[in-house]
Parts: sequence; C-alpha cells; structure tokens
Amino acid sequence: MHDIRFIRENADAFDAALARRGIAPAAAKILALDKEWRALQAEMQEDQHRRNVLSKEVGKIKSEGGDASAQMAEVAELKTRLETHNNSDLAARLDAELMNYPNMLDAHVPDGEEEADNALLREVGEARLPDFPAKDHVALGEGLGLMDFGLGAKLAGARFVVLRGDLAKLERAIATFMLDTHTQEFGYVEHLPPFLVRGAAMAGTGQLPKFAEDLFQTTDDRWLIPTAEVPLTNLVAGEILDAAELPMRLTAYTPCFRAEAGAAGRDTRGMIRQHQFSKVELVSISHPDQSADELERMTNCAETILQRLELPYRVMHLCAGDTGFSARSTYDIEVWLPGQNDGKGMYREISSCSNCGDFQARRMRARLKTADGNALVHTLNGSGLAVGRTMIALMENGQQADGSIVLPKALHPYMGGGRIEGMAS
RNA sequence: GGAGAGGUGGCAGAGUGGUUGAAUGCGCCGGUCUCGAAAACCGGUAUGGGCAGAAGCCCAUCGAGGGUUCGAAUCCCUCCCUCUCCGCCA
Repeated sequence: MHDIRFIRENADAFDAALARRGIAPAAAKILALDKEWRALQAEMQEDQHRRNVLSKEVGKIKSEGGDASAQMAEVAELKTRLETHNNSDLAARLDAELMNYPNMLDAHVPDGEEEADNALLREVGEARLPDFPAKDHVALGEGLGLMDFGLGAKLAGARFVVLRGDLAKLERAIATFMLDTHTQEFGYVEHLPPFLVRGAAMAGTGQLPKFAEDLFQTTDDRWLIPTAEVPLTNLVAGEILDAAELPMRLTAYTPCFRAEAGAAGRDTRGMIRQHQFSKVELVSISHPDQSADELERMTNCAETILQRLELPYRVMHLCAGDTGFSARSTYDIEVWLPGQNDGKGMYREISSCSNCGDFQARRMRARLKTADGNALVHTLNGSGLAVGRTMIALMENGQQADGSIVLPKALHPYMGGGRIEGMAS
C-alpha cells in the first residue's frame, strides 16, 4: 500500500516508479480522487462539528427545562446532508487505488522486463554434471521406489506427490537442519503458526485483494497460507514496537499451498511446482534504517544452507519487471539442478529474499516508537529454503551411476546415514 | 455443538444516555530534591485523519461493522475474540 502523502509531494517520482515496472502513470488519477475526498471530508467534519455543538446545547437547554426544538430541527437538516456524504465511496475508491499498485523499487534494482534481465551477482560452487547421463529427480525418486506421482494424483490430483521411506525422512532432515542452523547460529526464533489465516492477514502482506486466484480458500472463509511469510509477518500487525525489540528475526517450517492458477502447463513434471510444498521461511521486522543491511544478512543466512549442503548456486538481483508486488528489492537464489533441461542442467529458484520496506507495514499498521512519534517498520522475508526444491537439488546433485544418492555430511546426523539406496518394492 | 459471562488508554481497572477522549492506580517521560540514586512531590503521557505557515482548531476511534437518538463507551442488531460450565474429541 502506498503513502498518499508521498504521492502528493512526489507525484512524478511515483509515476516514474510505476514506469520501471511497466505500469502507466497513475498519480494524476489518484491525486484527483484524493483532492475530491479531502474536500468532502472537510465539509463533513464541519457538519459533524456543528452537530456536536448543537447536541450539547440541547442537553444544556433541556436540563434547564427550556425548549430546544430549534436546535433539534437544525441537527435533523445536518443529518440528511451527512447521510448523502456518508454514502460517497470516495474513501474506498482512493484506498483501492493505493492498494492496487506494486511497491516502489529500490534504486539499485536493475532495469528490465523479464527473467533474462536479472543481474547475476555471484556464483558459488561448481555447477557440474555427473560423468554419466544425469537423471532428474523424478527418474531417481521413482527408480528408488520412494517417490510416487501416481499416488499423489489418486489422492489429490495433479501437482501432488507421495514420498516414502528415506525420501519422506529426508524432508524432515532437511527442515530440521535448516531450522537448527537459523535458530542456533543466526538468531531466528522458531514459530509454529496457523496454516490457515483470515483475509485480513493475507491483505496485510499483499496477497489480497489482488492475487486471490493464487490462493486456496476454505469453505468457512479462511485461506491456506502460500508461505509462512503471511503468518510470521502478520504477527506484528497492529503492534507498536519498541526500537529495542528490533530487528525481530522469525522463522517457521510450514507447508505452503498455492493454486498455481497462472502456471498451467509450466513445470508439470516432478516436484518443482506443486500445490503443496514445505518451506523454512525467514522473516525480519526491521528498523527502517537497517532493512537494506538486513536483506544482505538474510540472503547470507539462506546461502549458508546451500553451502553447508554443498549445493552449487548463484544469486540474482531481480530486475524491475521480475520483482514481486510487495517487494522493493529481491535477491533470488538459484540452485544448480543437473537433472533438468534434458540432463544438461539448469539453475532454478530455491529462495527469494525481499525487502518490502514499509509497504506491508502500512497495510498491517505495524509501527515502532521513535523520538518523534511512531514510524512504520520495514518487513523482509526470504526462503531459508524451500524444502521440496532442496530435496530435488540434493537428489540430482548427489546422484550416483547406480541411481542411489549420496548426501552431504551436514545431513548425516539428521538422516542417520549418508546415502539413500531405495526400497525393494 | 449447548448454556452463561465478558471485551474500555502501554497494563490493571472505574464508568449503563448529556462538556467522559474517558476517574483511579501502575508503568513511562520531564522537573524539584540529592554528591549520585531511591523515595517523596510537581507536571506530562492514546491513535488515525482534515484545516492552518505556525501556534492551534476540528473530526473519528472505548473489539469490528450497522442501527436507535438532538446526543451513545453506555440502548438495539450482526460479526469477531476471550473466559466458565456441559457435551464431543487428537
């Protein structure tokens, strides 16, 4: 959500920010609405003031046994006028406008319209192919008898999977390893939030009202979380925090549910894009002055996981056109998947770390106390990491010629072994 | 699911139709006192918004949204949440 006062004072900057995202100028339309609304508001408030004054007079007159019918008649008039003004939808329209436009981008965000325009920041580890034909995780998982898309489809339809044996256990090992690292080394506090939330929470982080079609909704009007960013960030909705409490660093391991409405036909093979996947999420509630540094730190925390898991990756700075609605700046971490692209390998997103600035905080009314009044906090979120895609990466990078999978040392204690051999079926 | 009670400022807690945006206590901030601190005393202390250059004036908000009324924290309706008892239940 945007700050109307910022737009009043920086209409050109606002339009320029929209232009970077390929959106037509909107400041003039918004300011016209704003002007109209303020004029109406001033008029209404004057009437309300008059009404309040008269009502008090009535009270006084009556208590002295006098006749207050003149005052009462005037209030009746005011009320009809207020009624019509009250029916104006100006405020709602203005609000809808302010909610409708994506966040303004950080100055450092590279220009560009699509994925190809993202800027490569660094490559870590050696992206290599095995010295035998690389299989993808589907071939590996099914070959081991530990991954079954047919059963997923039988139970729930397309884009679901059933894991069993060591692959089911691997999910748990990965998640625990990630949580242990983030909580014990990086100071994130583990949470176990609800997986269903109210619409208000979805609006707070920006999923609603614009992106309802990406979400699953329950019959009693709740929503399944598409990421733990939603419950974790909304923990501070409506709160006024002490500066000393910041930064708040929160993490949670949760399932994520996505309708993938716009993704028909994309990534239909395998576990890359499922309706349900789990993720260890990182959220920071930050002082406005520190959010830029916090984004670097958070990205580093996520990268550390990949380093410990000995997975090659690269970090991209998303270009203007590829940056999400609520974000001011986003780093994508892409992991090397040798089994994709017909065995030639490719990088795929495994984490997305974003600084949302005050964009979500304004929607949620999440503030902090400062010397001169309350200020909006900044919110950040990032995957630390997507568990399903981490599993894919471990399988495809750790695959052996015989179809078994060698795991990195970091996971051995969590798996009680270093190799996944499959299950006699 | 059934029956009942309740949601008031950072917290506790008064307030059941008329200057109540809200007593009182605690907390917090500033001051006096003190070598310093504590105690005591004095003063201040909600949020959002409109108008104004500013001082300031005004509007809204007592869980949320409607309604009754000249006037609502107080009355009515709907919803949300909390608590107690019963039922069911991992």
